[in-house]
Amino acid sequence: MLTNQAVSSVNHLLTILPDVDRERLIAISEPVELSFAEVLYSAGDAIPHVYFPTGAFISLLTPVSADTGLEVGLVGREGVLGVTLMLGIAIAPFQARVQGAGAALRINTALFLHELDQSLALRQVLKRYLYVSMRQLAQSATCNRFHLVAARLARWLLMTHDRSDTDTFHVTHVFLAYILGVRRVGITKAAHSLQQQKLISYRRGDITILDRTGLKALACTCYQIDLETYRSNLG
Amino acid sequence: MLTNQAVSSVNHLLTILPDVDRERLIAISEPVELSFAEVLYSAGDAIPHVYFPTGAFISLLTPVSADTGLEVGLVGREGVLGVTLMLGIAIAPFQARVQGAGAALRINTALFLHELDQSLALRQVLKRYLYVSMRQLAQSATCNRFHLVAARLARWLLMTHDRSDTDTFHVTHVFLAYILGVRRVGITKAAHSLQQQKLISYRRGDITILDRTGLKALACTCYQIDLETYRSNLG
DNA sequence: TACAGTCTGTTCGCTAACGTACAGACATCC
DNA sequence: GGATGTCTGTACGTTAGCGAACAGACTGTA
Repeated sequence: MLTNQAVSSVNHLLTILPDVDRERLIAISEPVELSFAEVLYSAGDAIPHVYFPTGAFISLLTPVSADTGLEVGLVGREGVLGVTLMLGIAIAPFQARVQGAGAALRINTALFLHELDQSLALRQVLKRYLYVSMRQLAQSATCNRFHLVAARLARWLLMTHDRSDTDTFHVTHVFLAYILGVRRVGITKAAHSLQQQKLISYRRGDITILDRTGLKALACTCYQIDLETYRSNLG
Repeated sequence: MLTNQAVSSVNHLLTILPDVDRERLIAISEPVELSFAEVLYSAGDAIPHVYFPTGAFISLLTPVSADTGLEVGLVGREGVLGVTLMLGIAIAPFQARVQGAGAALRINTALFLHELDQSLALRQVLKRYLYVSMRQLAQSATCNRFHLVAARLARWLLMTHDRSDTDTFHVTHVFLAYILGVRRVGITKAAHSLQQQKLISYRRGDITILDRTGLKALACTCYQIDLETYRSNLG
């Protein structure tokens, strides 16, 4: 229990809950370690658990074909996976794939729904998170439409870095291509360019952030807009 | 009141409410006529009213710059404008612009929130609608990323036709370009092609649907996917 | 009837991204 | 130590869409 409380302080949604509500939620949760590339569920599946990441982060993906897809959301310690349960629908709208291995608090769906019933504060926080998610979804839609691969890549690296404990994380060009919905070659070129500018370095799937400020300058404004949306609703 | 009941039967969300709940909602609503191009509110504005369109339909837009933007949603008699009030946030996430003139039931925000408190059935229906909206938002994101202008145009025409009383509606190439986030010339070419295939005809801002089946064949699958998402949750 | 405004058609060169294919570098496992 | 698989680099021609500019057609008002 003490360890649970320790890690819970790292999920921002939990930290902004009143103590009573947070402790009740933690009491029904179990700490788990999520491993890289683990698929927690696919679009259309029942949602068996809700996850509050504390160290891990999770990609929300819409598969298009076998080797094409698109990331429509990213959930780390600023958020929660399975928030659509709030809407009374236990069917996952997207595939959830662990993109950064690490810890999370896991809660059984039935227990979570029961707790949701009890806790007004929890409902309020998750409603706000859902609102933020919607706005960020719309932001992604415009980003996909208007911005160049290099800018979108820089944005994704920043978003991921924000949710990561370390400056290095594992992701190959192939998977980045899937996430951004472009060719692998497009990623290789963009990444190469970022590396030459000393903003990142990478080697066989391990990317290291060298210069956040430089990345921000190169990323599209969507990054800052998303941050501001989050801050003004859940800050 | 009798007229209100008559028109309300044309908004699908209202029709699937239990009689009691629907009548209470109608009692606090007022019928209004929305006129073409009217901006009901902009992103960041307070939401003064909720609208259940019965004949009108409304574009949800994210402005990017003065003459660029992107449609992220379309609300007609299958839906409701202002559903994010469900989430306890009275700030509009998008601009709402009347795209098809016509009737709607308008409800004052405070009255609506009070009624939401009273009616479990209303909450359930709107939760489902919110879930559908999220999935459709994500679908738009992938559509923007992968599909060609002609296919996206065909999809938009079908979606609009579904929400319209007539086969002809008013929209210029300039505005279609704004909606789809492309150049005006891109629309002119795509529309020209659809016209040559006798799927539509148009003249100075008035577009007429001639062949729905042909349009469906040309539109991307996003159209069918959206329909199926709606049907399986609110059908 | 002339004029101003709006809407559509067409043209120009340009570029980001596409699909495909192959080569080299590195890692792992027998 | 050789073989196999994975990851990154590079090259090819192709294309959808871009920005900008201008012409013609229609509409409503003076």
